[in-house]
Amino acid sequence: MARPSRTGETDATRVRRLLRASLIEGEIPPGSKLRVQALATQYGTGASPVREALSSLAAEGLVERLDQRGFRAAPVTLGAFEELLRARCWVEELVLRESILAGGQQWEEALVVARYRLSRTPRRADPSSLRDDPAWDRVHLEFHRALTAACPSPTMLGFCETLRERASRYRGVALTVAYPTRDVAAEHEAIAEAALARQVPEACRLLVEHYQRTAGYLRLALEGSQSLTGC
Amino acid sequence: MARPSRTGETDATRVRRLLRASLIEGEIPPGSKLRVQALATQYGTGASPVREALSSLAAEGLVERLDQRGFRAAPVTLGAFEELLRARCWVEELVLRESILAGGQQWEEALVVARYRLSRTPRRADPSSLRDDPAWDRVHLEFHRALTAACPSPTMLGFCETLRERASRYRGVALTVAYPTRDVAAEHEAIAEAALARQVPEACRLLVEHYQRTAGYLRLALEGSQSLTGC
DNA sequence: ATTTGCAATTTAATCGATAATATTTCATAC
DNA sequence: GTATGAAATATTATCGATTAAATTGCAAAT
Repeated sequence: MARPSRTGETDATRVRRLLRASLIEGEIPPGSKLRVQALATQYGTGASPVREALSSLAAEGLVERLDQRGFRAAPVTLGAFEELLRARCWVEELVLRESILAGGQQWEEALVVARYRLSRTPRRADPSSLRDDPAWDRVHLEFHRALTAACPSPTMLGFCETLRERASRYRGVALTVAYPTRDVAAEHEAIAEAALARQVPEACRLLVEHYQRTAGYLRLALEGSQSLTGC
Repeated sequence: MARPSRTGETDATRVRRLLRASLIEGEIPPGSKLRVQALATQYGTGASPVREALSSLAAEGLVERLDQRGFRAAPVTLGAFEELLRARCWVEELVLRESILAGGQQWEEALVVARYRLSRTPRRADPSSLRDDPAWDRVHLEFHRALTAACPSPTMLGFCETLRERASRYRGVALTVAYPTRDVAAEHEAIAEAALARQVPEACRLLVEHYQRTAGYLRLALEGSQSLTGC
């Protein structure tokens, strides 16, 4: 039965999209088992679309497939996190460089807008919450995308996006500690400033430091919480 | 019916593996339609495993999914080729650098072996053939892997592998012209020499030139053959 | 000759059922 | 109390059939 959602989107594609978001956002914790029947019921469809979605997410690395034993959300480990961070710094540095070199007026203006929006959005709606406001998450993501958007290689930008998604799965795990005081807004400002001034080495240095600082806190939280095995 | 291949490999996984090889090798030409029923018959299984395999290859970029219109082998275009080449040069340069910096004795020795094997394998068994000998393809692949193997980032190495696979899909399209005389063996020798001598800039320069030279011929062939649309 | 409309055919997407496998439960022995 | 193993249960992987959509073929009209 090709039961169309009227939008042309198939069940498999829809489930893939929703599952993907749940995994990236951390709503589905790393390492947890993904039972086909349960997901089918949850998303109001059958086993086939769910299996297609899971297969596709497995190819992407968000899900692990164990032949004959089903699927589970890809587990996270401290080692994988360190490795991911290193790869991210290398790639983001490269992509930022090429973006600055290739960026024209359109890129500059989009970056200015993204920076402005980020500066105007409070990080936490409720200051007592440990979790960032979804609206801030969005503009923050858009800011980082705007920085590298002019890199003339969709392949590299796609790889960046993949790494970003993988990294975001670690955030939920690390919610156990309050982050030390740190002026993230000023870091973003400085990066944007250097990028707009076309100061390649300075911008790259600041960006990498920005990532490593964030990662440093995350690392502490991960080590403390011991919630990394996902088992 | 969980009909196991006794090896623990599921039908979906097996079909994925075989399809993947066919796509990379160029046996299935880019752009061609992939009909689920036909593939199911060909691989002696049902629609579900085939759809899972296709979904997973779509996530990887080897297959394109058009909702409600099935799957097709990802098409190739001259523009995508140029872009791929650029991304490849950037990433391979980075990975080679880190490999040289991190490589120990084991890496050196494996590289020496790979270089030796490549030097002893004739590129074409039958000199009249335009196609490279599969045995040469293998040792050539292993040589390039050995160069970068010591890079301490599985993520980056995996990305290299993905780009390599995408690139190899272009070779089959470009079989219409004979390559001009060129001493590929000497190029490989020089790269290995520089890498073993830990001359990072020199090795990277030679590797990138190696890719761009190969790509140059491929580009000519692609422009000439006009077989790029895949339609 | 090209375009338009409609029926026939093909193909895609999904469901429900089923067989094989993995996992859990629980009684029994040590 | 823990270990063992067999039955009970749950889950995975797959098939065959079914429905909806896309494509094709073909005739009539412009």
